[in-house]
Amino acid sequence: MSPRKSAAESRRTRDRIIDRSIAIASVEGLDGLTIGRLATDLGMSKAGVLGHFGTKETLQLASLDGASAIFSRAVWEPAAGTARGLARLRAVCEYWITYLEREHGAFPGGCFFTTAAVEFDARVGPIRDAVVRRSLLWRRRLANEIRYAVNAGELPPDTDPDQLVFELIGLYTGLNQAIQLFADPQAQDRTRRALTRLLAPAPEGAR
Amino acid sequence: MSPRKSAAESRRTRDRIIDRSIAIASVEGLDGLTIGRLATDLGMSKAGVLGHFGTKETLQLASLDGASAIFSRAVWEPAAGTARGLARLRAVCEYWITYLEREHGAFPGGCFFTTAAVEFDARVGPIRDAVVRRSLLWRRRLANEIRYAVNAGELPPDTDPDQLVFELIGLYTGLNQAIQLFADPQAQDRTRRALTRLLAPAPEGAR
DNA sequence: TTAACTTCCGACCGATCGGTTGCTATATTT
DNA sequence: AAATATAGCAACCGATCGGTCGGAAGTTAA
Repeated sequence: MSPRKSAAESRRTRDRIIDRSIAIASVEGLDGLTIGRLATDLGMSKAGVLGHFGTKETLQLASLDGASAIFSRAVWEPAAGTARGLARLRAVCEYWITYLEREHGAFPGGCFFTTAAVEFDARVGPIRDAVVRRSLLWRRRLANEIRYAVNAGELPPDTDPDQLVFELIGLYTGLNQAIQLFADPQAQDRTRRALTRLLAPAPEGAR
Repeated sequence: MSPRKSAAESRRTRDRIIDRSIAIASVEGLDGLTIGRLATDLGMSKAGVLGHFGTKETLQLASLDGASAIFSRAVWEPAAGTARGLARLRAVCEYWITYLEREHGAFPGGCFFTTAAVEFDARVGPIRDAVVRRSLLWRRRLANEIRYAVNAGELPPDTDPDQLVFELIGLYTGLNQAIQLFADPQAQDRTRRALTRLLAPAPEGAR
């Protein structure tokens, strides 16, 4: 009807597109996301949507970026104020649970990255690469925090950071499944129970 | 070209379709599976493929059934000969690792059910229902075996079977990701390390 | 006040989607 | 041998896919 086009307006439109794109993709997958559906949802034309990105793939990558920011804001940043080491690790894990919750969670269709990772884990291309990069970044952040906690004597000195990261990732993937597939109300508690074992403090007298 | 049509021949064709369908869906997802691609791969016409099932959804459900049989044959049946309880549980877990392996695993694109579960965990409909049913069945089987092991005194008496199932599912989802997304050669060992803790026998003197 | 640029739309493109129809060739039943 | 049933094909259906194009409306820079 009436094209609006100040620079600020344009950026707001772009953000609206990405927000909606993330919401759709968290349910239908990044591939199930279609330009037509997006345009209808936003009351725009397909050309208007695509004009901001040029290509569906670019839009998908931008959505990944956007989802990344949401994850960071929901899980990492709130814990940044907590003291480094085990305390921050525990805070991160608690925010991570909230982030995955069905009602108050960040995404309507469950963790965006779990969906994207499974969707693209057997394909090749830039999207898979981007997913891998993001995942590795997160794993590295976790491992760093764990290493710090070990060095501070808060976790047992024989802790293998990568092993712990491996088990944490699995735990939270399982939590996501329990919430999304079974709507299991106990899932959060089960996760916390597993965490108390995984993040058990080192016995007194270490270091 | 030349229609073949004995009853046995027809069933073999149906099986061929399902086999290929499973292979495709394990990579592209059950939704990414298309009749046209399937027909091309099999050297058939779309109508010839669809004639066996009537509907894409029916084909998807049949593929789920087929994948279920493969899983059972790869993970459950080989362990059926082992003594019930902890021994069988450990056997199942070992076969489960093999089943997920990149080279010798059952599916080219990683665990069919992990893919399907994540793909449909935020949707409604018969496919989601079928996935949920299969998953619950597997969880129940595992829980039963755990319960048996607890009653036999092989696992600590305070073991919560559902909690252990929860952690096992997470562990193997993580293993699938580590294999598919990162091709991590240590993933199997990490899984076994986690298992030795999760399936640690009860201390002597229990029961 | 222009001139250049940008946002967005409507219309359109070839390709592909799931699915239908009419038919032929073969198997099976009678 | 005749009648019936079925597997599979070619051709086609409307819908939708990602994407292109030219122009209209509006902003920004000169």
